[in-house]
Amino acid sequence: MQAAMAINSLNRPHPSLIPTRSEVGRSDVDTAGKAGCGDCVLGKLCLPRIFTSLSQDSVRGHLNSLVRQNKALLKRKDVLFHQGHEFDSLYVVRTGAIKTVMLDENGTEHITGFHLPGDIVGLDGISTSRYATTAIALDSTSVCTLPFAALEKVASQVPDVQHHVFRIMAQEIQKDQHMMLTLGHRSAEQRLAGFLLRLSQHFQHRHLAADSFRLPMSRGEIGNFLGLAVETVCRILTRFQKIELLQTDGRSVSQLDIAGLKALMSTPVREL
Amino acid sequence: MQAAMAINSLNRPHPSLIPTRSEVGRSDVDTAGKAGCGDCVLGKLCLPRIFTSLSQDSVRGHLNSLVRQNKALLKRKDVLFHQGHEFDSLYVVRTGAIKTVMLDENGTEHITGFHLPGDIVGLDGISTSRYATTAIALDSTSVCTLPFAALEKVASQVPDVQHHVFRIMAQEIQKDQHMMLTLGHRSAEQRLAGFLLRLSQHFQHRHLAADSFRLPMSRGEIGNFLGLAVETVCRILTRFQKIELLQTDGRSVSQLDIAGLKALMSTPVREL
DNA sequence: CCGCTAGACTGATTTACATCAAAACAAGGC
DNA sequence: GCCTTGTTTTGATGTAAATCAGTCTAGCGG
Repeated sequence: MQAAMAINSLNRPHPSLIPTRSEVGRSDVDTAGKAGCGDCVLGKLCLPRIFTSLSQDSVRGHLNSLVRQNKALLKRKDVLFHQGHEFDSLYVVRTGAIKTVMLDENGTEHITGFHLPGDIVGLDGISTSRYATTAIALDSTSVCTLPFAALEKVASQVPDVQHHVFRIMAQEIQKDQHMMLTLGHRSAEQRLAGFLLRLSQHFQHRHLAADSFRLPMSRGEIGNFLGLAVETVCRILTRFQKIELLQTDGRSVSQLDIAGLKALMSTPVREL
Repeated sequence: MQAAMAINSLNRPHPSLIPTRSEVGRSDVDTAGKAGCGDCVLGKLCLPRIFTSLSQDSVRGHLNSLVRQNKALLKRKDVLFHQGHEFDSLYVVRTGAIKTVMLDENGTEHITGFHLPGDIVGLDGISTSRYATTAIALDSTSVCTLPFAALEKVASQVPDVQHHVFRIMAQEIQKDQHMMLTLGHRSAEQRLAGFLLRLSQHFQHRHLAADSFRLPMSRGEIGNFLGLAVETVCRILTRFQKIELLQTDGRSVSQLDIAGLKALMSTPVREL
């Protein structure tokens, strides 16, 4: 609960106001986020927001209503969508944080990504029209829904939108390839350093402190995501504290030495 | 050279006929592949081919000419596109094989993918409009060029095409995420088993032998791709031979025990 | 034909992590 | 308040895979 507060100190409804339900229904109109995209704290950082700044009025109105209609509120551990369920929408994280988890053939859970405000979730569902992962809220989280069929329709009418969607998807490809590289070729220390730097960058990009923030996920989740044992994550974190690369207190990180971490990233690369 | 022959025993020009040049020029019209998509050996397995089966004649003609115009021929080690260079086209591998290599900040090479006939290369360039990788032919290889600007234009006119491009990109996302999972959570043996199975599947999908084929890449390249040392790849390969999971002779693999490899994949998963 | 290089393979040694085990702490329920 | 349950941390031990150090073979250029 306090975890949620620090992630983004945005003008968000107090936790106590958040309705409790375990899954977001598609039918019920959520009134929590009545404001249009224009008022959103994400500002320019959001995908739909870029749509609304487009020239053609018809499209703008269309999209604005498309996006506005349902803003879902999730509490910790709520599921946004399930692996294997029919794909119909993309979601933009507005506040909070979400993890996407893939259950493999053997029943093991693998975290494929953490998604912070401004990130888009659900892209993995487009190819098979079923979600390839389960999306779970790590904190109290609000998302905007982008029904994909409608998005496709608008995209086919407005080339700029189409182009933008292509770019969004290509960005995801690049991100995943970078992650492949990390997992295949970097040491535990470097993975963790890179992970922290990426988080830091994310916050900075949103005009939040880059050297001091709260981790929305547990050590175990970090380990799972980075292909490391929990113990390794802990040990490296304490090692980083000893070298003064950062300070931790539970899930909050402070005094992040960004330059130091970057140095760590560049020096000793595994030569395969 | 003989390596090229076995990869796909398709009706392809003899290696000696392949012109030698180190990079494919954009301006020179390549006459090597005059036939339209209709005659292509890839048949239904190719992306553009699906376009040409669309209903609208105007679009069909447009796309057919778009794709037909240049079919590039590459010889081993030729570069199709360079990391950092301006992105303008996607490529479909027609015959042969291509690897995509990413050079990281420290100057280390990381192979992000191997691409066999029917695969699409260049998607990583869309987001930044610069290629994120360098694509290098592993064998004598022919590709079809899909200028992206033109593709976008057609996509915005024909919803089916747009949808199809979305799916292609989403497929790449899924593939990469699966690879992340492999690199983060599976043992060396399992990585190699999975790698071989994927190759096998690819060949089977193209109506070629699933249990006997030629590897277009070296052990070193396999290791780099899978995040393993060359020595490990060799050792596991000989181990597999001892357990009768396969036979190798240089780059050719035979008597692949698909069921056995699959069993190996499912049993002992690392619990992180 | 012969040296030369690149790739494939094998063995010995080291090491970075995982695993196992257990304590300390925090948070929520009753 | 105490008890339960999950998370974080630390230490000891084991091991998979990297590294180091070669040999062997196949192509290739002279």
